[in-house]
Order: sequence, then C-alpha cells, then structure tokens
Amino acid sequence: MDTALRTRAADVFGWTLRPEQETVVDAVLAGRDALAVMPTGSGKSAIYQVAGLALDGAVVVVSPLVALQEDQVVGLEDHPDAPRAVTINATRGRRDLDEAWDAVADGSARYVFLAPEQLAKDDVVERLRTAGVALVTVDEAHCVSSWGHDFRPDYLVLGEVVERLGRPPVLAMTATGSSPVRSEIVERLGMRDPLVLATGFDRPELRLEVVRHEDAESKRDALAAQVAGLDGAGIVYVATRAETLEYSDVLVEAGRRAKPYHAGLRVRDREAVHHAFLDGSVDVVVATSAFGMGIDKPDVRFVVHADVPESVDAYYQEVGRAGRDGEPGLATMHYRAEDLGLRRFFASGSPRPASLRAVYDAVPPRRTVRRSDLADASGLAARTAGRAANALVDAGVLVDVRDGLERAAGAPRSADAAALAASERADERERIEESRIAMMRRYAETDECRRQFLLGYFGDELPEPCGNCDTCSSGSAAEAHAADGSHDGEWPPDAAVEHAEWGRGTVMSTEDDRVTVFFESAGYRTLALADVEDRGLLERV
DNA sequence: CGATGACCCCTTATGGGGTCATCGGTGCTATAAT
Repeated sequence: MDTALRTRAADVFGWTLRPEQETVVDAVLAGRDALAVMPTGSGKSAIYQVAGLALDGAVVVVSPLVALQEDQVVGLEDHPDAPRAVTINATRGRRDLDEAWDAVADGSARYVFLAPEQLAKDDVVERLRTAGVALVTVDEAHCVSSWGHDFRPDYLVLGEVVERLGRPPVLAMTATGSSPVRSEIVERLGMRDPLVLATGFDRPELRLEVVRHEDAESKRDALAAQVAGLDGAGIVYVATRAETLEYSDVLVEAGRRAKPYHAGLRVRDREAVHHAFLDGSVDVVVATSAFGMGIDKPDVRFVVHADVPESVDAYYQEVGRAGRDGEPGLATMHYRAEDLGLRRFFASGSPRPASLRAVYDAVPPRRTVRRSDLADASGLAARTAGRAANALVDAGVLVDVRDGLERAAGAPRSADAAALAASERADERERIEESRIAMMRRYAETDECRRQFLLGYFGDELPEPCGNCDTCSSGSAAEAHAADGSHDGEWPPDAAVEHAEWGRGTVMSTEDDRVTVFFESAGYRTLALADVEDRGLLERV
C-alpha cells in the first residue's frame, strides 16, 4: 500500500492495517484474485473497505445473511467520510431499492451488499455491470462449499456472475478453511492464480475437551451439570430444534438464564435472544447451527456441544466463538458415537434416479426453464425437483444460465444417461461428506493432542502437544506423541499423491503410523503407513 | 442412522416388551392477507 492510501485509511476509518491485510489489499488493487483465510475479528472487512477507497467503481460484497449486510452498512456509516454503502435485498421497500440503485448507478454508493440470490437475477447483474464493478468480495466464502450444492444453489452461479460483470478481481474471505474447502472456493468462484493468505489458526486460549457418553440420558445430565456450574456467557450447540427447547428448560431449572435459538423461531424472537445475549441479560444460548455468523460477542467463555457437528470445519468455526477477547475459553464436546447417525442422515439423500430423469426431461433441448417452473414441469415436489436439478448441474448435465436452466453442451441425449451421471456425482459428494463426518469422529475419539489434530486438519503444524486439552491433561497425548515416529519426510502435507482406487489426492497430515489423504473423489481417507509402504498404495505425482 | 411415540399383544400386574412409522439443519425471495 502506498503512503497516500495509508493516510486515507487512517483519515477515513482510523485504521492502520496489519501487513497481511495490506498484502491482500495490494493484490486486489493490482487486479489479482485473493483468498483471505483469517479469524473472525481480525479485520477481514477492513480489507475490502480500504481497497474500496482506492478503486474506481463499485465494490460488490456477497454476504450470506441480510442481517450481516445491514451490520456492515451500519459499521461503514459510523465513519462519516467513508464512501456510501447500500444493501440490495427483498426486505427493502420498492422506493428504498430504487433510491439505492440510483446511488449505485451514479457512483455515489461505493459498497453494494447483497446475497447470492440477488446475483442470480439477470437485471441485478446488468445494473451492476452498467454501473461498473471494480471488485467482487465474497464474505463467509466457505458458504460456497457448505451451502452451494443443495441448500443455496445460487452460491454456485457466482463464478459465472463475475465473468458477466466484466471479470473484476475476486476477493474471497472466510474464517475457516481446510485445504479441500479452500480448493472448492477457488474452483467454484473461478478464481485465477489467487493470492492465498492464511493466518494462523491456533487459539491457544481455548481449552479443548471431549467427554464421551454411553447413553443419551447420562449425556444430558452431564451437560446440564457442567453448564450449570460454568461462569460467564456461553453457547450450547445442539443438533435439533427440539433439543434447543429441552436443554434450555433444563438449564433454566438449574438456575442459568438460558434461551433457545433456532431458525424456526420468529425473526423478532431470534433478534431478541441475540440482543439479550450481547447485552448480558441472557447467559446461555442453546442453539442449532443457525446461531453463528454475525454473533460478535468477545466475552463468550464457553462453547459446549451437546451433539457432534457435521465436520471439523464446522466444529472449529463454532468453538472459535469462545474467547475472542483473548481470555480463556472452554470448548467441551459431549460425544456419543450414535449421534453421528443424524449427521449421516443429513449428508445422505442423493436424488433418486426417477427424479433426476423427470427433471432432465423437464428441460428440453434448446430451451430455458425457470427453476421456479421446474416442480410443475417435472411433477415433483419443489424441494425434490430443486435437489435433482442441483445434482444435474453439479454433474455438468444442466447449466444455470440467465433466468433458468438449460441442457449443457454435450449433455447426454438420454434421460437414463443423464441420471446416471448425476447419480455418480451425487454419490461422490456423499462419500466426501461421509469422510468429513469420519474425520469429526476421529477428532472425538483421538488419544492425541486435540489441538495438534485440529491444526493438522487445517494444514498448520503444532510441533508439541498443547498442554491445554483433555488428552494433554490425562497424559494420553504425551504417550501418543512419544510413539510418533514422524514420517513427514516421505509424505509431507500438501504432497500430491495417487491411489489405485481413489485416484488423485493431497496429503493432509501424517501421524504415528498413518497418513491422512484427501482424495478428490472419495474425501478423507486414512491409510496405515505400513500398508502404504509394503503394498505401494500411494505414489507421489 | 437413531430417538421417539403410537399401538398392539400378552397376560393378569395395571405394566412390559415388540413392531412400525415418523422425523430430524442451515436462508434467501416474493407475495398475499391483514
């Protein structure tokens, strides 16, 4: 960054950026794509905000939640000299929206916040293109990977949208990102030779614990007893909406000021819980994964899991909400292997061949069919049709174009062949999801230092056991560490390898007697080093 | 995949045990009825 921009950043926002933030600003100002993997609270927003001071054109910020968009606008409005920011979303009135678009068109609004669903609309893209876009920022970019293929498919059109906007540089930002997630972000957004900047993942102030339980009842009792005795504010993560109510009742009985939180509550109630948590009138929020992004409370003292999450990525994101102020935080997971069943259920559900055929037939050659017309055209329930369509798109059989779906160039002629291709792709995705759940299980069941495990998962190495997790306290981490004959030399992290059955992969980590590889088509697999060596299972490529 | 509740049967207590069906997460948008 040059002196002029530094001065301007200081004048407008009162900030001095850290070197890694500056590096990213420089990259995007030079027209290069960038992926910034930085912890929440480390000033990711400052990157696009400062870059916006020096850019000539709109800074489009793709943000997953309307509430986050509004928080960002309010944050910018706190700085009277900052360029103007607007949000474009369905909660705004027609008039309000027109005014916002006028400001975008005449250049008086620099920052434009919207959800991917807006960018799936042709007129929105056209208006932005006409106004001139200098940078596309994708905030919480892991959503591309975690939500793209089924829940919010419009995350998958972002790459194409960037092209239509005249291919400005793309800045993707997230707080979590294992190597496969990062690769998927880069690929899905169509990023070209991006600068990848990942700052440290370690959060030494967080104590990591796993408590294993044999049955559901003892798990509930143990969790309630634990949380009743903890000081300060905290979050209890559960897997279902019903559990948020059950646990919050139990905790209230135990004398804690607890409230349930899940996506089925009225917006007003959700906001009330959120605010009460921030201002300290509620100590414990018992929540599904709906409670997370946008929760900016520095003094959360504990994050307790009543159920195992779907992936290590999700887990680290959730526990990372404790101890943001740098003071000690506690992350305890109450674990039963049976609880993985629900996660497997959520990860399963590849569309049935009949649904795939029906949706394929509903999109005839050389025609565009709106996604909203798909249910009627195929005779399926909207959700079933949507999932089938996503699987067909994922397999490259259909493509999302302006305002609808079309057959891809070179798509199979027969519905059977199309369904087969989509089924194979969906099954592959399911295998990958299952392998991520298996990694979560390994975390829960490991004897090794939990922090070493987590950091290894994210590609950071911690040479010695951390001393601040339950396996370190019990001594099992030390034993495991002593037995570790580190084979990093042969299979270093990030090495590209090939396996006869699973194909191409990347080494994630090596431990004592095994190596973990992420395979593009099979997900995480852990191989015994003895087999790898004796039978030549892996080859460096 | 697994927890839960409804239901049934068996049997003679007012339950106990088996079987079966059901349900389970995350948010955008757009529009109608107040």
